[in-house]
Amino acid sequence: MCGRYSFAALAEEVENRFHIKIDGSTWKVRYNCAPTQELAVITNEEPGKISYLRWGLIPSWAKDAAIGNKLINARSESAAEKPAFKNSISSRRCLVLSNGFYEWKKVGKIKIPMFITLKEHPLFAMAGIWDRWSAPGDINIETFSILTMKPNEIMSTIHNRMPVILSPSIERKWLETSDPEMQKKLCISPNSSAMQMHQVSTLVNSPATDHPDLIRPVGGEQASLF
DNA sequence: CCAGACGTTGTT
DNA sequence: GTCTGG
DNA sequence: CCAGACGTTGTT
DNA sequence: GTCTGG
Repeated sequence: MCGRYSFAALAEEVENRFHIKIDGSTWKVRYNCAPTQELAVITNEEPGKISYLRWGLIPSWAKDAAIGNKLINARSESAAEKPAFKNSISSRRCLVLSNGFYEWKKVGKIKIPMFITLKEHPLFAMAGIWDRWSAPGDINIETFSILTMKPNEIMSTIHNRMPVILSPSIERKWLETSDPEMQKKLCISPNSSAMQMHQVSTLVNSPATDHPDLIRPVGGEQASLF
């Protein structure tokens, strides 16, 4: 699964990497992107810029926004058939921008946060879908969900799902294709050999923290010295 | 027909 | 235990 | 994902 | 909105 990630980069790097224009005055580096927050994505509707959408998809027909708390992920294998996701995947897709994501590895009763990155790509995009919900009072809320898939070998050592990470060459296609078969073909896992992970501090557990230290490697043994 | 759900993950 | 909020 | 709350009435 | 269950 993917329930927390980082998007730490310079605005200029993001502009060059994703071929977009950024208003630098609003740029924020983020190390602890969490559900319900407004986070940076590129939508099919406005692919030339960053849009800030709330993480946790609220379907357009929802009566209660609370459903969004549960819909932070969508299974890539079945999203096209699910009432909550089918409209979104067919007409509203997005790129969820990241430099790495967190997964908690269970060891007995304790959970150890790990940070996963791509060796060759300091920045990448996860496959996302989004929707627009009219809140009472004529306010539109735009929300998104991150697609998941079966883990590759390295990810299976800590979890039984992983986010869909798009290779740079198919990012544009993900935004453009409404064909379900094509979409499934785009959801390919990067090779284990292209990924790396390391243990990080449990400071990341609290969504209120946001600091470069969150993605810094820590040693399991070292931590216990203090 | 109407009512009610609509989801994922992980754990058992 | 389960839901909400970040 | 994890952390933190989980309730009501009436009064300030 | 659309599907499932009764």
